[in-house]
Amino acid sequence: MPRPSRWDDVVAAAARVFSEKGFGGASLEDVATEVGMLKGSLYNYIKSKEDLLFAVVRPDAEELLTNARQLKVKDLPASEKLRQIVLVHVEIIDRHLPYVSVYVQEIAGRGISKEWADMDREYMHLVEQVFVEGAESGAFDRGLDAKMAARSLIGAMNWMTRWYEPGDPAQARAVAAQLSDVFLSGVLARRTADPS
Amino acid sequence: MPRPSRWDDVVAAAARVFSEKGFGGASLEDVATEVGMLKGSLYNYIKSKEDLLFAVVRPDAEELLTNARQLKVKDLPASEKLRQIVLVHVEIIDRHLPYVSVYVQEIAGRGISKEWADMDREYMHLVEQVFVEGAESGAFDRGLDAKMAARSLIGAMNWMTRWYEPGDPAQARAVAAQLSDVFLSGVLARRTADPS
Amino acid sequence: MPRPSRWDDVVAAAARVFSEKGFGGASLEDVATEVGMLKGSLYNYIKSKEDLLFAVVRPDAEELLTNARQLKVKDLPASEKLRQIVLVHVEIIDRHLPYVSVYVQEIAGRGISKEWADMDREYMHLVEQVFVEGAESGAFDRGLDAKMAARSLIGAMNWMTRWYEPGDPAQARAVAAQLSDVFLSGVLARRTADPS
Amino acid sequence: MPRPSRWDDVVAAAARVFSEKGFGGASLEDVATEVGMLKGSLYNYIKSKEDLLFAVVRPDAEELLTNARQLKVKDLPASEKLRQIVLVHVEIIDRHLPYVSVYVQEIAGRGISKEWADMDREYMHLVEQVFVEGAESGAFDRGLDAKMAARSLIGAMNWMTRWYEPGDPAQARAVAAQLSDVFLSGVLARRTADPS
DNA sequence: AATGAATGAGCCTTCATTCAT
DNA sequence: GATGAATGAAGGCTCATTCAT
Repeated sequence: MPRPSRWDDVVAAAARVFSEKGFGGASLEDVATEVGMLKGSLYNYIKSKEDLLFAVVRPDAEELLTNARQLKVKDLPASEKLRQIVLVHVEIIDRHLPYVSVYVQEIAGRGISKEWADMDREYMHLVEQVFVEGAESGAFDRGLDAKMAARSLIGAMNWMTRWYEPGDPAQARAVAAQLSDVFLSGVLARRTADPS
Repeated sequence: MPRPSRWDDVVAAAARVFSEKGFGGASLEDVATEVGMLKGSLYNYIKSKEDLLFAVVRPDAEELLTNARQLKVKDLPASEKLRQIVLVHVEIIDRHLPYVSVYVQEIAGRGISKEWADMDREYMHLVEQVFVEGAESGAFDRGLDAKMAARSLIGAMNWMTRWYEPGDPAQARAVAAQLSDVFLSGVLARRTADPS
Repeated sequence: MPRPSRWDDVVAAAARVFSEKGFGGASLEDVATEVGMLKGSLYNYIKSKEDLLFAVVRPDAEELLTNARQLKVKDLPASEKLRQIVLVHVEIIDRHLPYVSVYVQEIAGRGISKEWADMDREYMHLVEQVFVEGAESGAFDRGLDAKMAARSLIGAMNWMTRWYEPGDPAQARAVAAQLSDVFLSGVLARRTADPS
Repeated sequence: MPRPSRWDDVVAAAARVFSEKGFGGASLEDVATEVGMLKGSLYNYIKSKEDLLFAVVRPDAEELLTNARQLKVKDLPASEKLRQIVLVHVEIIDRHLPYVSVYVQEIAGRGISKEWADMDREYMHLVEQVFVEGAESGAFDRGLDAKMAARSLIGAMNWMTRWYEPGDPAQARAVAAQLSDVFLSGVLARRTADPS
């Protein structure tokens, strides 16, 4: 991974352009124009267009995965782990929307390459494990299909790349809280007032 | 034997090819090969590549919308409306995965054109209204953010295009039921065992 | 191998352009201009630039080889076989100079691919065998290094692509005769008439 | 330790790279990598890629020419002059194969520039003169086409760049001797023992 | 002398689209 | 309706060359 002066500019420009036009729909000329250089000059930084895609997408993907791995070994109730995962996922979307959009649109759930399929799978599995833990501990519903729940949660979060307007960390936290609430408690009214 | 026009073949082939390679990544030659004709011949059926995209995507989009519209005026509890919407959405995915994949990947939540943005918005709104109704009737949680809930549900369902293996209507119904359960009741264990 | 209407034009143009500018130095635009179409249109005939190179070069290479193979099994004195090989080789150069130039410049003696290396080797071997036969039959010098002789003869003939001006079959036959004479008898004056 | 300029390294690297990939097929980056510097740095030594080509090729071309010029004015029988020319030519190929390969492939017999065409022509002419002298002195066959003979000899020698494996001076001398023998005496068995 | 970066031009190839047959 | 051929416009990538540091 080269570290020349304008490397970050290049990747940031690529994230913006790819997320707006799609990887296939964007030309390297678009990216170069966004950075302020000619398309040929990009090749001082990358070896291929695909390289650039991965460079855009890798750091956040790794952060997400690292966070989920660390959470796994912590001693927390499943519901709390779930809230944490959602919080970090949503915060990354808030801070790095274009990067994550590209990941979601171009890589997640596609069979791009073994490496990325493995990352995908591992993240899915870590989320799934949270549901499994919850079910086994009795905190979550016994009949829960953990894999389905994980897929649904990830889908709901990734779908944010289609509607979320980033830039407000407070709102990100609010969204994360609501999402967690829905997945934990559902939308039905609590029978809180049930007898005592 | 009347040789019917091969319009349906063309659209089906396009759905398969677009869902596999993406709209941008697929060439009309790919589509033509899949139907068994030459790319020039496609222009006996379509006026442009984009035409073909819309042709692939429109019927299911309209079915989804029609269903949601009809449901809106029915006299059913919100939870039941929600179950119905999920069921139809999932069944369409089961029956027409390639078509829906193309819609989700290329059109949903993108600003392709006013027409499609309107359809998107209307469907979203109809789903949102179910949550609003539920909250107003007291069946759903008062503090619920209906828009967020609708977006999450749609995201979770559309994400199925990345993992669902179609062809089994029974499994489709099961998935729909589980999804509805999670969104209605959450994953937390019910305090069913409360006395009496 | 496609056979559309202008296939031969395309290959002939490529032969001219490649032989003039070299394969690497020639652009497909050059070739297209020579045929009178746009460079993109060439791809209705070929799959890649290299394809075109092989198409240019294959027919004559095969003719040369076929001729040498047929000669091998004929019952002729070695000196006559040698004259025949030279004659055919020189005639092909006379009739198809640009094609042969491309072969000599870009393919002969280079390790382009196994297929071509094999053709090269076989032709060399067939020529070498003529010298071996001659030496074994006593017609040629016993101490002759057949491989060196074959290489030298082929080199001398192929070098014609750098100087020969084609279009005169009679001159081609004359050149072939002289070449054969030199290789058979050398340039030294015969001591034939020496008695007296 | 004085660090001498790396001019020679640069030229040697260029010779290797050009002879392997061809002048057109080789990039200056290839050359730079072979020397161990970056392509921009090459411009501390050369003014253009073509410059480098000429630098690679000139010394040996001049040596060949100088040798042929000196030989011309010596008082030697034509057959001896021919042996000398062949010997020097082959020895240079043995010692400097990559350089000569580049010359043969890219320059000899092409109309690169007047300067090089003149060198070509002069060398050819000097070789031709040897055959003329031989014919006039009666040592060589009267009917000999001196130009054809010279072209054939040069072709045979230059063709060595396609097959010769350098590094063994003794073998170089052997090859030179055989080549001279073939051109002088041909391959036909001598009727030396024919008396009676 | 060397480097890293940028330039600008060109090249192979792809592709949506058109059209005569 | 279908085909083969052509078009024109990009697009990804390479590369000789320049230049400030």
